[in-house]
Amino acid sequence: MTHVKIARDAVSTGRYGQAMAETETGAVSESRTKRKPRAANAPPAAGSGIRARIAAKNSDIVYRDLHKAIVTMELAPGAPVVERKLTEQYGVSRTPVREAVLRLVEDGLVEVAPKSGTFVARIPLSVVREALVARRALEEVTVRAATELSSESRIMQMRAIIQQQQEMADAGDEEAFHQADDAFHASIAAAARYPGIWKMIQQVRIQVERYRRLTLPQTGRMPMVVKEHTAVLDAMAAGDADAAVARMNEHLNKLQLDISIFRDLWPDYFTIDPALDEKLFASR
Amino acid sequence: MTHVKIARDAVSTGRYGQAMAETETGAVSESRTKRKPRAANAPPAAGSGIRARIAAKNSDIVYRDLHKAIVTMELAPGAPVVERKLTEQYGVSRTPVREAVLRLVEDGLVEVAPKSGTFVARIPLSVVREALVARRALEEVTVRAATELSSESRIMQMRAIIQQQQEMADAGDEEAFHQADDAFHASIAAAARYPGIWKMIQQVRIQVERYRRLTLPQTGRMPMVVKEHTAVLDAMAAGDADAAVARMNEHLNKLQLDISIFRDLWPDYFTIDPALDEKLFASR
DNA sequence: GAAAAATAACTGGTATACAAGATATATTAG
DNA sequence: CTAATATATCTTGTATACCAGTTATTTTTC
Repeated sequence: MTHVKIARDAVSTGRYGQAMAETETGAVSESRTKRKPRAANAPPAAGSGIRARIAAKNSDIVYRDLHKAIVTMELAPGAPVVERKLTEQYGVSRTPVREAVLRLVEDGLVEVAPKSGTFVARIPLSVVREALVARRALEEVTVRAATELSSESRIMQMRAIIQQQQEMADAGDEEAFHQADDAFHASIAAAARYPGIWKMIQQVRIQVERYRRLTLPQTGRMPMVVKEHTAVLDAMAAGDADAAVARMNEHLNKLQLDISIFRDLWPDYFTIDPALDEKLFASR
Repeated sequence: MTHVKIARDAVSTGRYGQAMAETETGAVSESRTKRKPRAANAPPAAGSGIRARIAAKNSDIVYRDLHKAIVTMELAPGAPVVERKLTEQYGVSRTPVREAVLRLVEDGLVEVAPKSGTFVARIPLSVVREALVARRALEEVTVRAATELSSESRIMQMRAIIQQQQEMADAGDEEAFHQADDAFHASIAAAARYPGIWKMIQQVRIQVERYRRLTLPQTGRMPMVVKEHTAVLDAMAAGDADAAVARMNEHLNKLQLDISIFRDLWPDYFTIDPALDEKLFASR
């Protein structure tokens, strides 16, 4: 977690204009011009699907930063997340900090105990198990659609990604390797034209990511990953959707859930599977 | 949307105790007892996976209410969602209202135009299309696992649900019918012991739900649904996972995306597919 | 009259103050 | 010394006020 204060104008925390007090305290409203209130806002036009991402809100910055810190295990599971401290670190007020924390709650990355404290969520092994299943299911339909839709240029682009990944593996750059891995799967999703499903895959990956960070460094299987990716791509290039799906499944199945990690390594980072409560399946 | 003000104690909006002003204004801090600050909070114990849902926060109430209103099309796509108005309707301040709105943004149900306005999100047909694919993929793995794990009692329970659904169909109670439909799929997820995947399925359903609400009333296919559910359950009871998956797919494929709705019926409720931007597949 | 500039009144984003519950520490009782 | 009680001080939840844009309307200009 970087201690970078969010840059703002110098007088951001200064006193606001107190000179203009006593304006519109109700009694003076008589002398106001009687302009009609503007009509109801016209909603954005039907075609304007493009959301202007001009200004990154402060809460976005805090969110992204915290998100990264948690996923990279820089903030360990169980670590306290105190709003006031973040307020100081980022130089913003509690409001944007709180928004960021609430989004992380939605992501399942932090848990709040009302009036008590907020903590980085531990990793429920059951969630990891389900996430692996869900990801396999989603990547399956994605790679199938991608095989049918991918152009020659797309295939070439993916070959380049794999090549880069090979180079990163040779260089032993774990972080860059993982980034290229991400790019490969993203490229498949792009070929399939499934931006929404890709978003879901990413969301699911996050649940596994922290588990992976703890387990993968032990087993240097980077070269294997490159081979598996190549197998997937070859099947795609050959237009064999079934084979591509099979190769992808083989690839994803390498990430197996090893329960022993719970009792052997970092028991404090995980939670055992909670009792399967029927209430979990209730509707909203 | 119900205009129910959130019940609180009578003096909720009254002035808070002003009598105790001038306490700890900094100068008096000298006379305070010099107790050491308490140590860092101990995070909840590893086994305490049970989150106490004792107090439903005000923001939760607003969120649930708005969520329902949007999904049921009571609040039409494009309708303005003004924080200040909600403040009055629910009798709470902007803070919890804002939290609720932000959660809805996360769900993709509302969109905010900074400093301009917040609106119920239109339904991108591309999202509906993807949601159908994703749901099929997730329900597939779920029904497969459920077939292998379901007990006799579970099967009986599901038969009861189908029976109830039949009765609701006969009575023509659309709402109750849909609720039973939900219960059927939830029961499958419970049998599969996939609470997380079930959550994902629900999330994906929401994206289709508004579309469904507009199209289903025209086609009275309630009896068909009951038949399809029965076919799925029969396969499950026979322990034939492949057949169960096939029946489920046939069932879900009935919900087809009809583009004509866009140009014919409520063009203002939908948005055409946005240009597939490669940026959509970027990592965080 | 039509086009351009000014402006009032809306919007969401942020900062801050207070309320209310939870918890570790200090105090007291035995 | 141990156990029960008290309390200071932490925490998040909520209310409110101000900041900073956006937009419909009015006013001005030609």
